[in-house]
Amino acid sequence: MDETAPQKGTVTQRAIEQIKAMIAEGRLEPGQRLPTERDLAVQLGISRSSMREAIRALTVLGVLEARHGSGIYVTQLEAGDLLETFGVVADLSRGPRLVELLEVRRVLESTATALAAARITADQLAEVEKHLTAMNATDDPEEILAHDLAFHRVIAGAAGNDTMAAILEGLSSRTFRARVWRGYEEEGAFARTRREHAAIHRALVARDPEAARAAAAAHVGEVEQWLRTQLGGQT
Amino acid sequence: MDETAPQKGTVTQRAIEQIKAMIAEGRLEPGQRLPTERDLAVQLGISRSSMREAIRALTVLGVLEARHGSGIYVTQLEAGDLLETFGVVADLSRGPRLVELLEVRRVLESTATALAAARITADQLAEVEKHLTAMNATDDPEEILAHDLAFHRVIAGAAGNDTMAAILEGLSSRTFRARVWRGYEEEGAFARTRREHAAIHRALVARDPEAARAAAAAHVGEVEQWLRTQLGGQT
DNA sequence: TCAGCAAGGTGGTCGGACCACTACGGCTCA
DNA sequence: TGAGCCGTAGTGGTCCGACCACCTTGCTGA
Repeated sequence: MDETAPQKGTVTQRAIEQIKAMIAEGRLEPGQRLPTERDLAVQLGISRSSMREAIRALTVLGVLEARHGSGIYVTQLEAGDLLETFGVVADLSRGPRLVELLEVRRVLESTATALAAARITADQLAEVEKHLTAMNATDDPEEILAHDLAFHRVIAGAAGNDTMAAILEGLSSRTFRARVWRGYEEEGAFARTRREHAAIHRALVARDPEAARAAAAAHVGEVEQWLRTQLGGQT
Repeated sequence: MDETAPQKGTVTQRAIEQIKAMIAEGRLEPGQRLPTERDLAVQLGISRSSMREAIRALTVLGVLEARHGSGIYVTQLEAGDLLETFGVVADLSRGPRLVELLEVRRVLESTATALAAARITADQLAEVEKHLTAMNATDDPEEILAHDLAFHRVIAGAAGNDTMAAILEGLSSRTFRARVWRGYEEEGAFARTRREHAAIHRALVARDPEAARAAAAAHVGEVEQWLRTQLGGQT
């Protein structure tokens, strides 16, 4: 009947688009289980191998989730699911693009911090303080980094924009931060970092969005500028 | 020798990580050609099927590129390559997350427009004008949308941050814009949109970053607010 | 000299087989 | 009667081998 498929692109690519379309059109709900690989392959008229490649593709994109022995399910399609791949960008970027990524982070982080200043709850604020004190109480770089990440994660979460938080999560992925900070902190930037974190915290307590925005921008900007000089050596 | 692999996770997942690591460590340069699927499978000690799934995964992530009959190549690993998946997020998002995405776009677009005001060249400015006039010269929604997209694309490109431009590209993907704007423009928002675009253009000509920032933020904010009311019906 | 052709190599697809794991039901035993 | 064990059917995960579609290369022949 409708077998006039013009056969554009590869079979697998077509299967990817079809499943994606099914989800976009609402024919597949978040959390819903899909037919088996074998059935899906028959339905779309392709081999199981090709269907598996399509499923793999949608799996790495965070759209599908395959559970061994159970079945294939649509994820909740939340920001975290779909933006997990963002970390790959950060991990594979080098040189000038690291600066660009930090610039993006500066813009988003400052906005998120400003939003958080207006919206953060007492509980969230307490958690921010917990990580702040824990960060200042140790000299282990690993531990500092972990609390540093958590510090910003809580703030991003308090901003109330899950999508923004998920992007920031990717821009702060462990390997990314570790690569950049390795050199930065070696220059004795610990003290400066602590001051900056304290300033961010003060602005949150004061519920002052503009101060929070400025503090966060300065915080990321410091690293950004340092990295800029590391790369170019220009003025 | 080192065959003590603890066999964590699936075979395919391991292969993905290994190839990714090879690129991150610089053992594979951008543009370089990889061994054949068959050879790679042998090297990593897995079947060709599993290797193909791994390659497919890295292909959708924009890390690898398979050319039929020629071979598998590492992409240039530029922002555009790696952030292409960002469009998927926009296409599969609904309801509240659409607002979140527009909020992110508002923040980035306003920043990019401000940067562009300071850096845009005469040629780029001419192109902006071209799309602006073309946009105002037609009533075909399709054509308007196309020039609208191009308008912002040129500006984002002039900002000098390819990463930011690539993210904005994803946040403005054709299907995304089409979905949101379908309703928005039906309410006779064409005139308003034209005024806003004109304001952005004026700020660029005046090379006034703050005005450009404000104009861009207002432009996206309009759509954002409209969408907010469409969803919640709240005040 | 160069256009055209032929062969080899490469990714793309297919089908089938088997393995590893999960979920579910019936069975056993207290 | 109830809980726990266990087997089995079904699912995704892996492997193999074959063939197809396409590109590249180099040779052929005018």
